[in-house]
Amino acid sequence: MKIATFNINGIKARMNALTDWLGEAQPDVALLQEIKSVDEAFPREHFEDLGYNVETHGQKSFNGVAILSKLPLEDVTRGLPGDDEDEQARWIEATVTGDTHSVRLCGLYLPNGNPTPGPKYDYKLAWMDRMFARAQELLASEMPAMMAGDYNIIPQAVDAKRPDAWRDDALFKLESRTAYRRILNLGFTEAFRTRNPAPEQFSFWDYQAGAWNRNDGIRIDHLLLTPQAADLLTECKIDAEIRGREKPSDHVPVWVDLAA
DNA sequence: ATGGCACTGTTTCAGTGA
Repeated sequence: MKIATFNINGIKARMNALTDWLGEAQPDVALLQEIKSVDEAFPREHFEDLGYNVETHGQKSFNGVAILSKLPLEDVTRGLPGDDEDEQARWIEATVTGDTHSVRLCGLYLPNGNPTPGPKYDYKLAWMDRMFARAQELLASEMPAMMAGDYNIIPQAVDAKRPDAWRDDALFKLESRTAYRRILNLGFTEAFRTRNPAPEQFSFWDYQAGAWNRNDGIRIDHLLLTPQAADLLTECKIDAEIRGREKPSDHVPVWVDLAA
């Protein structure tokens, strides 16, 4: 079962790039972030025609997450629990069932948090506290589960071309990385690093300053697996090449294959 | 990070992102 995460930076602007990639990569499930669309405006029929079931959790202009799945999507929930006042669309869950296992999938768009300090950074850290609580529940369920998406977290210096440039940024500040590590340390497996120890492997390159051409990137899109899901992990890769195409997102897909 | 870009909105620049 091939499951990908992809921050598309706007569904309207990414129709061609996303459609091309789906055709080539043939993921069973694609967790999308930054659809920047309300649910009613999401071009669901286009993806249904490609054989995908579509579930969205959108909002106007910003944020927004979605799941495309060739397998049926069951028990869909929207929103990260823990704050009824939170209007930002950043979390969606569903269960998919393969030949041998059911897997709970959480698609997430973790807040950027800049500038620091300030209310946006406070929101990021508070959001991560709520995510910690949901992560505990997933582990307690003892089922194969995954939290995947744009974490807006550079876990370690090796995950940036120029870590010094990010020292005081909300993506790399010690407080951010500590909050991420606290979730990981509950017992999750970060799929990419488990299988790819080499440096200079990134999932985001800024549109500015020729970042892609200089491989001046950061690795901020992650897939965290519960132990039961980690036992099924057979592969994890970054589809970096599509960053060099026409009208790309600034992120690229990261995917896992699970023997599920 | 000196700075360079891109997306949405009902636009003609501002807010946001990373």
